[in-house]
Parts: sequence; structure tokens; C-alpha cells
Amino acid sequence: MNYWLMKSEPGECSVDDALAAKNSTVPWVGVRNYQARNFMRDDMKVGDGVLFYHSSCAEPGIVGMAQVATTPYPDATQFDPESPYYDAKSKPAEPRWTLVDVQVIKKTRNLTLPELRATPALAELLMLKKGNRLSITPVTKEHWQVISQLL
DNA sequence: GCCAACGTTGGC
DNA sequence: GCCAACGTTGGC
Repeated sequence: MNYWLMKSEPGECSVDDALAAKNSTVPWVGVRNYQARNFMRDDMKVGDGVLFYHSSCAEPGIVGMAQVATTPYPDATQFDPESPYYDAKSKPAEPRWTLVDVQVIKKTRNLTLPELRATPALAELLMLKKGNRLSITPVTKEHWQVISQLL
């Protein structure tokens, strides 16, 4: 069992949007970074723990607990010319971008970015590291437990 | 809107 | 394979 932190812009898909979806489950569309894709494609397992993070918004922070709900499959938006995530170089026979579905288990308070930064036990949390822009990062069991206590 | 930091692209 | 130019992320 692995743990992850996954960023979503609330303007695109907030934790409330996910909760409102069928089975509180959403396909994690739009990842166009190879490292983040590889985490979904190669390392995620159904049932893995996910911290749902709101980015690019007024109060960035962890807003929910979720889990990986499916095995990887192609991101449909890459083939849709109308989608902002369209990738003309990706062919259905060889999809470049894969995703998993994420199921929200519960909405939590907003454990904000300043709070995360102020927690010494989270100093090594990957998403807090300088320059890290990855939308999906692994979380250690220790960090997961610390964050669970704070939520 | 700014900017630091990183990723991707493409010429060579 | 190098690297400059450009694009993107994401906090502020």
C-alpha cells in the first residue's frame, strides 16, 4: 500500500466536485507530465491512499482523504480536439497519457500550505521541497500518519 | 501580474 | 547529446 498527494485546481475539480460525482469518484484527467503519469501508470495500486490537495487557489492545502479507485487506463481528453488537454501527437493505438480514477473518502478541514510548512515533521514532504511542481507526489507512511493526525 | 524553478522542444 | 529558448506550474 502506497500513499500519494494529488493536486487539483478547485476551479477544475474541487473536492466538492469529486464528492458530487457518481461514487465520489473522478478520472484524474489532464496530467501532462511524464513523471506524474508514470506514478499513475506504474506505481499506483487500487486502494492506495490519496491526499486531495487544492492548488492555484486562494487557500492552497489538503482538503480531503481519497483512494486510488482503478487501475490505469488512457485519459480520454488527450484525443478530444475540443479539450484543453488535447494532445495531437497521441494516437489511440498508442496512448501517451494514462490516468486512474480517484475516489474521495471524506472531505476534511483545509490543512493549509502554511500549516504544512510550519510542521517540522513534514519538512521532508516532497511537495514542500523547493521547486517541486509535480502534481502527483509520493508520501511516506510516516508523513501520511502525521498529516492524518492534523486533519 | 510577477517570478522562481523546472520541463520540453528543437536546432545543431 | 548539448543547450538556449520557450512554456508551465503554482505561490505570492
